[in-house]
This record gives sequence, C-alpha cells and structure tokens, in this order.
Amino acid sequence: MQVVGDVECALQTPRDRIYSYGLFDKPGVPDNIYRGFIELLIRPRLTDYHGILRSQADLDFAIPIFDEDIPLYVDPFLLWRSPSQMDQGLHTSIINAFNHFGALAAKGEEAQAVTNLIAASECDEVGLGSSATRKGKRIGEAKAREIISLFKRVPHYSRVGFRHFEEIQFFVDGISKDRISDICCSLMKSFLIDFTIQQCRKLGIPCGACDVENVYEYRTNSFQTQRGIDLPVNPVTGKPLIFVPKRWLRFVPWINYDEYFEKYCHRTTSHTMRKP
DNA sequence: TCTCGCTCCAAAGGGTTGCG
DNA sequence: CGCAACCCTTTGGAGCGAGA
Repeated sequence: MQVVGDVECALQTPRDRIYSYGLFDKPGVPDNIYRGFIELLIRPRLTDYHGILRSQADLDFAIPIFDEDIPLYVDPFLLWRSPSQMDQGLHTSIINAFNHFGALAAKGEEAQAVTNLIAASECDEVGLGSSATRKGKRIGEAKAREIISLFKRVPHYSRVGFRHFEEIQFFVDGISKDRISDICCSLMKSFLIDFTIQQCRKLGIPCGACDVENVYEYRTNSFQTQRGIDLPVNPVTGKPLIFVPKRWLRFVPWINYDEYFEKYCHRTTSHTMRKP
C-alpha cells in the first residue's frame, strides 16, 4: 500500500513518532487528528485492537502499542511537583523504597540491595523507552553496586537519603532517563496495576489472568510475583500490559545538570556540590 | 548582510547485558 | 565465548536570533 509506505517515511524521526501518538501537539500543528489517524493505520494500539474507538486525547493513560516501546519516559519529578496529594504520596513511596536499598546496604545486606535494584531496573509491562521490541535489559551487578555505593560515598545521601532519586544519573555513567523511568515504574507497579484494572473496567478493555513479576511490596520492602491478576494482554507476546497515566510522561530529558544546579541546588547545597 | 553563539535534534558508535 | 540487542553518550548539522 503506497500511502502507508509514504506515511512511514514521513514519520521516521523519533519526534514525529511521538507527535503521531497524539499525546502531544506538534508546535504549530494544533490539529493532531490527522497524525493520530496515520498512526492508527500503521501501528494498531490496544484500544484499536479491541474495537474501542477512543482518541488518545480522551484517555488518561498512554495507549500501549504491541510491537515496540513508546519513546516516552515517566518523570518522577512530575509526581513530586504535582498538586495532587496522591501523586505526591506516590513519589514519597518511591523515594522511601529507593532509600530502603541504601538502608539495606548500611546494615550489611548489600547483596540484597543490589539484587533488589537489578530487579527494579527494568519494567517491560509498561512499554516505555527506546526499545524496538518491548523487551528491555536490566542493569548488571557492577552498575547496581555503583548505584548502591552512592549511599556510602555521598555524605548527604548516607545521612538523609535521596529526595529525588533521579539524581543518580548525575553520579553514575550509563544511567539515564530510560533507566530512571523503569525504576520508577517498578517501584510503583502495584499502583499501576490497580490503575490499569480500573481503566480497563471503565473502557471495557478485555483482560485475562496474568502473572506479574517483580511487583514491589511496600510492607515487606521486597519484590514478589503476583499471580492471576486481571490485566490486558499483548496479543503479540502474550505478556501483560500495564498503563501509565499520561500526566507523568515526558519525551525530553527532564532535568539536565545545568538546570538542576541552577534551579534546585544553589540555595541549599551549592557550597558542597561542585559542578564537574 | 554576515558572523557568532546558542539550542535543538538525529545519527553514529561504544559499552553493557542476555542468551545460545 | 561470540553475537545480537539494548542503552547511553558523543558529535555534528540545522535553525534561529542578536550584534557588528
């Protein structure tokens, strides 16, 4: 089909793909319906697959695509900054969970902290990031140890822990927005599962009993496999799908060193932090 | 009008990990 | 151990605005 071929050519850049999902309007292009329609033709989404004709703009979550990741990232900073008490509470939960890795290391259970961090470093079910196959890669043991060591190496973190765990990308090479987003999703996977079930019931999206691995349990501070949860299933891979509220998503690196240093550090910590 | 500097963006390449 | 896939950083080009 020539038209589809032409359209695929027109949507080759990552940025065009992002606009085509209909989550963001292209600057200067207020009407995104055409692009959403184009995307629908090429790459059917979960809602289209089940015959639910709702546009991305009408829904609270980013509609999953079956064969590849959406090039968007969960920004924990947006949760922290949100006026919603629920979002702030979730951010606190995530930070507590992350700081618990440090607490484990501090009491001599570093191996457990490393294992937990590796488990948290990938979250395939949400389908966010830059992977072309919806199958991410976890961090290795060395990288996990490097992250855990921040709790010892940086005096501020050993004293009071992290307030924004995305700061680890400033200290550890090989950690960036994709990884932060995955860790964030892993640590709030339990909430995202509830959110997904709620949205599916609301829209009538069919679900099936699934097993979900590495769900963080806040009471025991451990990762567990939850079995028999009603979630939508990816017909291509047979794996469960989890939705993410679109208000938490960004498609640009949300915080670079300069911006962070200028806006958030200089008042309180500029005397102890030096820009490299 | 030209040059310089800044920002944004995409492509390329290197490092890391998982799997056979 | 080698290969493939993924993740991240680096690099270079394009676009734009300010100033000479």
